[in-house]
Amino acid sequence: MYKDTVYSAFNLLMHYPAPSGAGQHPQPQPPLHNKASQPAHGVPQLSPLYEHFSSPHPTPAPADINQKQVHRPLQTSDLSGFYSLTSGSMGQLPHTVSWFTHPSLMLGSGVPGHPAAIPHPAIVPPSGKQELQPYDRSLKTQAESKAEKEAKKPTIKKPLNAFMLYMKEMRAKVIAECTLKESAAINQILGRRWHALSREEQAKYYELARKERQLHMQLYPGWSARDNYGKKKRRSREKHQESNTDPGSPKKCRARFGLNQQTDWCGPCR
DNA sequence: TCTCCTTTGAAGCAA
DNA sequence: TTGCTTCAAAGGAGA
Repeated sequence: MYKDTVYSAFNLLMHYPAPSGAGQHPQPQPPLHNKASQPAHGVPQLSPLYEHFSSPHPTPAPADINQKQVHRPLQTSDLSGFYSLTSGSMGQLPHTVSWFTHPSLMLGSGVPGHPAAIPHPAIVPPSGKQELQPYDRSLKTQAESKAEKEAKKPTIKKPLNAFMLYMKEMRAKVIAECTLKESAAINQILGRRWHALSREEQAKYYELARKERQLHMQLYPGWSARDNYGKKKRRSREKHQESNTDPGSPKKCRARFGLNQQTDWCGPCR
């Protein structure tokens, strides 16, 4: 049942029509600084990715899929070939990108009604780690148990946006180049590199992100971003107010000074 | 062990 | 409709 849903989602993505101007789905949102350079029709060019997806060769016939289902549990390797994007299909991307390297696109457990419980990295325990240890129910009240059960419910993560996909892709490269390990510093570099990308290059990631949202919607139809609201510990409001008076990042700074995204790094943040 | 940092984008929410 | 907030990833740093 779940696998059927997954396969349907995959098939949907494999055959999902390229954006066509009057699309029924939201188009990838190019960054503000790119809006001026949007083509008249407002839709990014069909990326090579689409050609890859629409290629008949990597697309398995549904019968094949079902056959695999019968004989053994689905494995990543069954499908990764179909979604592995070579540097050729991703233009300038330096190395192979597999959709299945991204958790939200991996098959997994935690889907109601799925008996086989194929691990799905998009679904994680609230702690972010696998919790296998049972707890002593006899010591808990019913209310506590219920609350605990609720708290232990696996969390379905948000689908990654274009920039997050880009970060996942490029992080290792930046780490190697800059011998940095601190994510905050790496992300700053990645943010600047993101702005330096051409519109076409960014469009690939917007397209990937759009597909990811589509797949996420197929896999978790009832899911909403509000489900995860408040699950992370929030920063204190004072912290936020403090950061508002001290723009420490281009985004905050741009927001504060009302700058266009194209302005990139403003004076105070440089 | 937990939270912050840091980025952009999507989505939620209050006014 | 607008503007603010939260959460996605990542891993080191500090409390």
